[in-house]
Amino acid sequence: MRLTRAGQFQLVFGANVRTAVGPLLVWALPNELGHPRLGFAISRRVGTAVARNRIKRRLREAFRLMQHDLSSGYDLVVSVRRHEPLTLAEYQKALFKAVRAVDLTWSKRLHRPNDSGPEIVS
RNA sequence: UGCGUGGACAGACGAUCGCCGUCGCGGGGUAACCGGCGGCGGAGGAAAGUCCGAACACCGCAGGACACGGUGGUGGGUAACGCCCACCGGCUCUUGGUCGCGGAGCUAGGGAAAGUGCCACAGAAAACACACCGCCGACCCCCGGAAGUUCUGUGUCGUCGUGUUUCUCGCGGCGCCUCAGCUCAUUGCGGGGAGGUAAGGGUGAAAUGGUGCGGUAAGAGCGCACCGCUCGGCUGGUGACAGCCGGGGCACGGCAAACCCCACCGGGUGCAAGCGCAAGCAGUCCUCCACCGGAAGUUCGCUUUCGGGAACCAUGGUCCGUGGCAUGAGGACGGGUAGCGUGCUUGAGGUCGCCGGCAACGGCGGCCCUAGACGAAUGAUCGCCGCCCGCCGCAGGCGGGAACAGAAUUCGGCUUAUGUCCACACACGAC
RNA sequence: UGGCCCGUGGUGUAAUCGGUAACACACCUGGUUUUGGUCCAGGCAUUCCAAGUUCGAGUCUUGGCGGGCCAG
Repeated sequence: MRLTRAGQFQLVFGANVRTAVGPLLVWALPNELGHPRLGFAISRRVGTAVARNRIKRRLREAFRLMQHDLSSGYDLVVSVRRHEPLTLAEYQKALFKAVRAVDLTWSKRLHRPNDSGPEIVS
């Protein structure tokens, strides 16, 4: 599932929960769909169109292979620093570590009643 | 092998899991819609750079002049082009050398007697052709002045005559020579001037046509031959231009990718153009019917309407021209939305055959349909085969590698990046 | 998608109309000083790259590369 609307991106960025793993920079926001959604924010500074497409495809493949293993529904936005494209397995490891990190952050946040946090979108 | 030209491909096949589009099937729901199965299609030769040209769309039809920008041999191709083809001119190369009407390569290649500007350093001089050095100084003027000429004198010698018988010696005439003086000069010579020259002057990227012979005081197209230049004519060619004939001794340095002149071309903005639907919001301020004429009404203040029209506004440089002038137009500020459809892929389209053309390309006929995404799809894994590299216990095995690069309205080019393969050409004549 | 601008030593800037690439700081070498600093002398450029025009290019023309900015 893809994030397609500017508003959805703005909500994820607005939640301001992010983590950096290797060359990846991942924002996350829980949703109530029961499955995760993915979006990319990869600027032209990362490389040529070929390099950007290669990175996006490998990340998308990594997401596809492990989307059912990810704990609950999150809207993810993945940004990337300039780097040589890694292998699929490396991206899978990095993405998994990033999702576990943001999951930890969100569970902490939601269990504190004072910190209401941003409302969850459906 | 190298260089050049032209062309082809962009690993192949299968399985599984996905993504985008489209078609079909059936399911749930009143509907909007939701999820499912199957078939088919899914990056490029450069999709890139955005350097040109167009299509298409809109902008108060786009007409003229100027400005601005672009192009620049000729002919053709094309929808068009700054692109392509052929040809012309120029330059370079062509086995050791020279030449050639042959071959190969390069060529932004209109105009320098329309005007302006620049040409550093060096060099006498850098654009008007003179000045300078040098050469000459024939003809003309001035100065010096030898040989020479005339005359006179002197001396020696020779010869003739004569005095003395002869020698010697003396006297006179003539000839030649020496020296001196004078005269005549200037034709040799030297110096100077007036003047004649542009042959020469180490430089420079470039120096007032080149080479040779004659000629001259020295020289010079001063004369001649050949080459070059230029003017005119004829012939060939659609043309750029070429060839031939004749005239002119020759006036014309280079740079226009310096300003410029000439010819031709160019309205502007760009698919986020534009059209439609849905949703949503909030409006405020400023400027503009001077004036003239006709008609109607009139409470005689004026109002309405028709036509013209200054200023103003628009026509995104300026002027003219054109258009607009009140339920309207233009401008400034503010508010809202950024969802969907369409444009959007059948097109100056590919491909095969025949015909026309040197070619670029065109005509006719048959066949084919070949991505349409929008926070933006075209992917991953495995097996096997093919290619390249390395290693090994070499009919094989193991490991690794496979370029440049990703559609965004669509075409035609150009340029740049880049892996592999194929075809053709790289030659000839004379001395 | 369209448009504009800029590339000169390590850094920041110059270079008139095309004629020897200049200045400051930094850095390096040597000297002065017991040493360091100061000071003195010297050095440090393929003008982003490649072609072209020209006798001659940082400057002019064309193509490329890199960087920055703007509009919807």
